[in-house]
Amino acid sequence: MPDPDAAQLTPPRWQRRPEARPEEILDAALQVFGGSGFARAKIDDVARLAGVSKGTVYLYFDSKEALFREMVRARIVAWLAEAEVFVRTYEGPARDLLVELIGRMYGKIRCEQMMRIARLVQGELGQFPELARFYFDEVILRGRRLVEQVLERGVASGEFRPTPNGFAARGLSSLLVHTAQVQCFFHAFDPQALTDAQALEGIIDLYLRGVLAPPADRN
Amino acid sequence: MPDPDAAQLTPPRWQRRPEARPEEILDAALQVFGGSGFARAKIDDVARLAGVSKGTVYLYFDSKEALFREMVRARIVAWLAEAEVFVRTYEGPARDLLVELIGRMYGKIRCEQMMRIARLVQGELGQFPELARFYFDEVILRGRRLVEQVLERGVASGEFRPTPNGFAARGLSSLLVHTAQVQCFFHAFDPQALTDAQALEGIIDLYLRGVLAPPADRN
DNA sequence: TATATATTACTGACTGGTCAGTTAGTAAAC
DNA sequence: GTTTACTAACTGACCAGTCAGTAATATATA
Repeated sequence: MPDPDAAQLTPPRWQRRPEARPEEILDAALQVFGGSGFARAKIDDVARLAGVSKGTVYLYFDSKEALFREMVRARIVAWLAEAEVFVRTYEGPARDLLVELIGRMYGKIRCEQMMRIARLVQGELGQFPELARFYFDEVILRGRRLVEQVLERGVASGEFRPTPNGFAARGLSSLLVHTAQVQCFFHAFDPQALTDAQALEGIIDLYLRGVLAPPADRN
Repeated sequence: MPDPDAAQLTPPRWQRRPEARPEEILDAALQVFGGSGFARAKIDDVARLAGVSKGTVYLYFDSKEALFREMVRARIVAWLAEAEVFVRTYEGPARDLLVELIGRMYGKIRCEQMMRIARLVQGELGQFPELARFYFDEVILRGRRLVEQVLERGVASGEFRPTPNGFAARGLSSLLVHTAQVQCFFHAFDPQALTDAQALEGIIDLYLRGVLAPPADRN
């Protein structure tokens, strides 16, 4: 015979929190997908990490694939907007803006979370063509445009030289993303591993030399 | 009642070719793993593509994981040796050597096969730590050393400048690999897509500017 | 040369475990 | 008392890995 007083003292076995669930599930999904890749990840694990049962996940997301898509969408789109505002409102020499932007971008993508998403998307590109399109439009192209704006300002002011085929913007993304990946995933193996600060210094040094106008051309 | 003449004419349903099987299975494995990723790939598909039954795959490889490892090993290691010989035997200015090496490296990694392996390894890094170590030692580090040799020759001859923390070698790998990845996986989406020749030109232009010694310092 | 015997490369049906997605029922909240 | 967020047990499909059997080849024998 259950004790009514005891029942009063013990908290309910679970609570109804329909507003908070989706976010919590997305967080858990990032962890689990990021750790195991899409195919290996189990919805059960996502559910447990989010503190709900598997059925609940399916209350808020239609399928494993939908959950994956939403997760990438939700986690990536936000932070690019920040950088765009920063570039739009910056006043000062293009060179300083570029250095500052490189530092910020590296800091953002270098973190474990962002690297996990990048790896994940890379790995699943073949299976989800629409995700590939989304990633290209919302991440790669948007990032490239951001850099292009800065470079154009520098070219206009005579600080930077124009590069053939406008390759410079693509080049910076490559330097940043791939360097961050190596730093993130292989740092432990590397006998001559660099610190992140050193890597960043290297990127800035190499890239500035690559795009700065030769001294003779400067105003 | 079977006709003995007919039996003579029809080829056997299968042949015993124990020497050729492993290679054929590895080829098929590259196709299938490369297309679907490790977890999604089915041994049955590998077998069918190799023209054998699933049981045969397990005659030659212990497990799905072993097959995956062997496949990466067999397909990657070979081609780095080539480039090493090229650098060792080249005579002439370091600048020309660098340009030539960049062209060759880009050509190698740009092909579909190599990109698939790279993507695959990237995606499975988390699950196979020993594969990560192997990939770092045999691909990343070896590639970096190769570039380092060229850069050192150029610095010694006064053609190149030294870069902080020796970052330049890492930078080239990043430029090459990530540019190739974008070209390979997102080319179709890109409204301003570059040809591979243009991309290569961009890499060479940007990188040379980055590492060439300033005119005043040259001998 | 023809035939019997031994060897082994290979097949394909089967098993056991895993997991995405479902649903009937429970309990929290209003 | 009613609504609905949530649970947990269930189902069906899928697939890595196994193994008993088969057919191709090599070798021995007549």
